[in-house]
Amino acid sequence: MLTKKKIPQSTVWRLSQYLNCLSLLSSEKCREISSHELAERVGVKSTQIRQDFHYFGGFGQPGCRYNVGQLIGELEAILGLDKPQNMIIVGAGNIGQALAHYDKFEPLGFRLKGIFDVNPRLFGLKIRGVGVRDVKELPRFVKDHHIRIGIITTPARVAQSVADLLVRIKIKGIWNFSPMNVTAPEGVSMVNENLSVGLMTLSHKIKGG
Amino acid sequence: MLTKKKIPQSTVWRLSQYLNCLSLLSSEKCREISSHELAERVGVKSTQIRQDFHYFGGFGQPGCRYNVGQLIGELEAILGLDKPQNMIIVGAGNIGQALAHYDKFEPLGFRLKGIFDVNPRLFGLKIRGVGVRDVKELPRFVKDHHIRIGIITTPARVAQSVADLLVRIKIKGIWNFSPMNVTAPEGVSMVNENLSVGLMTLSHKIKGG
DNA sequence: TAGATTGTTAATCGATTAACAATC
DNA sequence: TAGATTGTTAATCGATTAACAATC
Repeated sequence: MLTKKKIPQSTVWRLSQYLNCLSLLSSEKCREISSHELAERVGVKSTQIRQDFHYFGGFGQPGCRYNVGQLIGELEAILGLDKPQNMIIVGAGNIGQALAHYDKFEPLGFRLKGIFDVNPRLFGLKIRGVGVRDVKELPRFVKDHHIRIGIITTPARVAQSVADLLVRIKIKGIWNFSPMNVTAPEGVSMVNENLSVGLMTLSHKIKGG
Repeated sequence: MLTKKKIPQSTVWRLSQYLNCLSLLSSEKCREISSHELAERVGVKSTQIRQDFHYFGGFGQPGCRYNVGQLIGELEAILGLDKPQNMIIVGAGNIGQALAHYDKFEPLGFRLKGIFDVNPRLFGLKIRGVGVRDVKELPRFVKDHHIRIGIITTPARVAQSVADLLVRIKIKGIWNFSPMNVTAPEGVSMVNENLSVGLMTLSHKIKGG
């Protein structure tokens, strides 16, 4: 485990693809897999997989295929899925509600604890057992419930100020869905997920290239 | 315009960021901008911007700053936003409905024409004036309404078969939100948007690195 | 003209792929 | 042992950054 070699962003992205694929294989009672087989399934080169694993010291032994269960464990640990993480959503509009409904985060260990908004008409609304609360309660709530991740689904014009608030109350990571790039200081992780970018990328591809 | 030099994916991604920023500037009556100012705002190096533009032959003249309006026009053309494109959504669940409600696609020229599902209880439901229809009507609808883009928001297990159907009926691009990587043959553009990947990436970042 | 700025080539940096020794 | 497979280094490829000539 010589994690100190600066992992490319693209490697982290692929690790989550590998994990997806391996989880499926595991549910089909597959116990072992070679880098070649996994590569085939995920659509990358086998040497890419071995190199990706190599950043973490490698997870197998020469001559033997990888153990699926062990691999899943290693990848989960790397991606921080080995222990549960509490999340909140700020902004109970369409995107916020859809993410609250989404049931693929929970099995990965991400637990939604609260949803916040400024619109009183939404207070009390429950989505999968999680209530919408007044954003004024947010700082207190984050402290009391050990919230590590904040998801921003507010309009663009307030996104940065929400992020600033989340930073102040010591949230660890921010996942921003507002159509405005948001920044956070060193020490707080940020992922900007501008939905329009995906569509524009698709549009450009269609044009031919 | 020597478009034939193989544009990096990352460049296309940044072009959409530039466009975002420029649209905002334009609405603030900003008429000209240098690569340095734009770089500052978007958070990249100015030389990166000039290189990105260089792939398309460059949009300015040495000594003069870029014209904001012209730049917007050029970027829109590159990203295929210069003429409207019709879209449908397949899968009227949470994500599908949220995307149907989302109002940032329309100003970019993307027009949602229909939503499809297999659940009869959803038929007739209207979102922003667009109705949910039986997926059986899909092939006919796509032909009649010149649909170019299909958004998949179905459960994972049917995602590939929906994609195959969309390919058969000659859709040009597919934007897949199901948590399963979907493939399409040469000639049909694909963007896979696995939501869990963003969260896992964030989780990994939080762990420290 | 002098200062600012772009376009464009070259240098650097980083990520992917190839090759192969080590191991089972 | 022979065949398969990983770990790991080196080679290749591609993208970013630096440098500077050309231009206004």
